[in-house]
Amino acid sequence: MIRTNTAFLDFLIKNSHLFPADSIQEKIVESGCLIITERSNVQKVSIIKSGLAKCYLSKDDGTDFILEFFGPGAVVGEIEMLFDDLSFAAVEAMNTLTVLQIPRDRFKELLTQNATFNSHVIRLLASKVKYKAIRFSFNQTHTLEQNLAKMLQEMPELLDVIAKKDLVNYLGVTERSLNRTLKKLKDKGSI
Amino acid sequence: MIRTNTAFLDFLIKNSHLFPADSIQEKIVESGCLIITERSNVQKVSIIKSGLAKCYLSKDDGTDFILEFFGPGAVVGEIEMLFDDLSFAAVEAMNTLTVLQIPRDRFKELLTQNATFNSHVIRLLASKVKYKAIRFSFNQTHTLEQNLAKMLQEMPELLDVIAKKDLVNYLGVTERSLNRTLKKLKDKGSI
DNA sequence: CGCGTAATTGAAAAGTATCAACACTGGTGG
DNA sequence: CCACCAGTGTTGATACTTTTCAATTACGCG
Repeated sequence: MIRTNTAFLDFLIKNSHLFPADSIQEKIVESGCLIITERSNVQKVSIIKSGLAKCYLSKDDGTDFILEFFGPGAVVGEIEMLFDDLSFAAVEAMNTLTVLQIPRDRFKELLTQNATFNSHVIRLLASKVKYKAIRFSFNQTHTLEQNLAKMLQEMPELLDVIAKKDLVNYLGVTERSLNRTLKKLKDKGSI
Repeated sequence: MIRTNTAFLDFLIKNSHLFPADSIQEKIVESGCLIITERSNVQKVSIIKSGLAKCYLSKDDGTDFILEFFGPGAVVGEIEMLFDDLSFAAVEAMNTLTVLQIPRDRFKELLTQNATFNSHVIRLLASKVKYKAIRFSFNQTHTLEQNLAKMLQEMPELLDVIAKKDLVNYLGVTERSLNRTLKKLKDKGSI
């Protein structure tokens, strides 16, 4: 459930010659800070080198719906950049992050000039489509209990890594429901 | 809610020189036939020229979850092809379809050799990501009544175009709930 | 120890699923 | 022409799940 992409990260690190003179920058982002804000211009594509971030859409009522959790190698801002459009989601550091940032123009340049880079970006987009399709399908067609059980099975340390509030926004339920279901799973002994 | 992409369709039609000797084929697909079946090898990328199709994931219990409705210009099979992986969803004609089909090898060739083609594919993937994110976020965080009201507002002829069974699988609810909510909307006069 | 804040729980209301009963439709055969 | 039937679509009743919101408990800290 935490999206990573070490292949792309490795590629960037091993091909530093593609980024002369500050065309890639390493940056520290403190927990709680936004890498991308909603409905803003995105000037840089960011790749998470270490740490954990959440990507979310704000709802009218002030609460958020978390689309994905991003770990090492995850790329953010590329969609907005490809459309020359305002961002449609926000990305926020959940702990201290190190990110690599590529300015919009250099990113576009590389996309047309470097075949490997291009192919990485295409596969990364395709993987986002596929992952989203599978995840949302499962989410919508299973009960909270089934969803939680699956997540805990794949990632037993889930509750230590991700705050309940975030989990709730990721699953699209209320905190009350999460608590009740967690208790039920405990009673059943599956947790 | 019906995904289209006339820009890409136009591009293909206007650039027929890119497809010599049967490297693109027009095909008629009868209603109910599958363009892509689940967990199969995808050998061709298909672009819908006319008609309507649904893309879905089958659940364990035999029911489906519809990810998208595809109209003219929609591209299917490109994700599987990019990964050299089995298909993760099925695509089925909802009425008689005409599709353009590009064999896997030619598609990959064009991706590396034709910059415009490449850029179309990238933007098409990016748009799938963005669309899915926004749709699922809304779906999960609103009631059926809100979802239906929004869909009917955007597309008043909805119920004539899409069968209730499909609508139900798209929204991830039961037919009973759809009926009740439709009636409620009628009583309210919003439909 | 007491206070403020955050996290958890209980109870009632709202939303949705399940399943069976009922209605509608278009044949088919008497 | 009508009674019957099968298939399909709709509704009612009930159970279950989730939300809402207030009450309670737990926790950190002066």
